[in-house]
Amino acid sequence: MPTTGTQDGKVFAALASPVRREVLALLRDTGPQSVTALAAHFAMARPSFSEHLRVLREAGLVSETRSGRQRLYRLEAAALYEVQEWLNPFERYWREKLSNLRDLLDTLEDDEP
Amino acid sequence: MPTTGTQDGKVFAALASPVRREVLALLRDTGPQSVTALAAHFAMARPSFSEHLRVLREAGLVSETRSGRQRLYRLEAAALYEVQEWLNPFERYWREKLSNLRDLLDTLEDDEP
DNA sequence: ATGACACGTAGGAAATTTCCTACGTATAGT
DNA sequence: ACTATACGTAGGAAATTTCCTACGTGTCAT
Repeated sequence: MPTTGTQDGKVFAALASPVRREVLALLRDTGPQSVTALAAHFAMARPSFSEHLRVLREAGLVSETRSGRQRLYRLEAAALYEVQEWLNPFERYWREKLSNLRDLLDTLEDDEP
Repeated sequence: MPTTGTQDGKVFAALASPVRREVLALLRDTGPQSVTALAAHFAMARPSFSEHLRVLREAGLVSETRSGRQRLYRLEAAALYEVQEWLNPFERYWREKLSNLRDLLDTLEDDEP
């Protein structure tokens, strides 16, 4: 059952860039934004920034709606579900690891002053 | 509080490649494996595959232990916790989206034959 | 010691990504 | 109509990634 977006791993590729991850966080925290408003957070020529938006768009992570002469970008969080789904089967393994660590810390607390 | 691994976004960059995501899934499902055993799943020269392992290693996603003339690679799932942490603040947004979709489907079920 | 096996490293070609400076298009305001 | 604003596209340089073919190192088996 396809979640909605592009079935391949474009989402993972899109998340590889710190800039693009930050854009998603901005859209999450402040709602839909124009390109100029978003670009203001990054030291980068605007066309370069537009390219990042294109990658996010093609991954289904954002959508654009035109409003007058500006385009509002909106977070499409559903596309992130692909990542969560991929991550899920790993959860029990890092949980083991973390609880092992906690046990170790508890042991140290008890044995050493 | 650093989780353990490399603080920057190397984990995200490592996950950008389908090959590397598959390696992690293999290690998760079948336990620690030698390089040759892992490489058998991919149509790629072995040195190329070694490079992928290096990226995973430097991201803290796998560890290697030498055993005789082979090296066993092991999943270090704790490094994936960085991804889960990044993902968490987005969860409520895709949940909204998915439940909106469910509401819509329910509505259609009720109204249309 | 000698040969086979399991790997990594070196060096490089080809593709991709990331960034830039023009330049083009569409809308808004005068 | 004319200008300014908001963006994208074109084309290209530089860096990075991805893959290759040698080749080197350490380990095991004889």
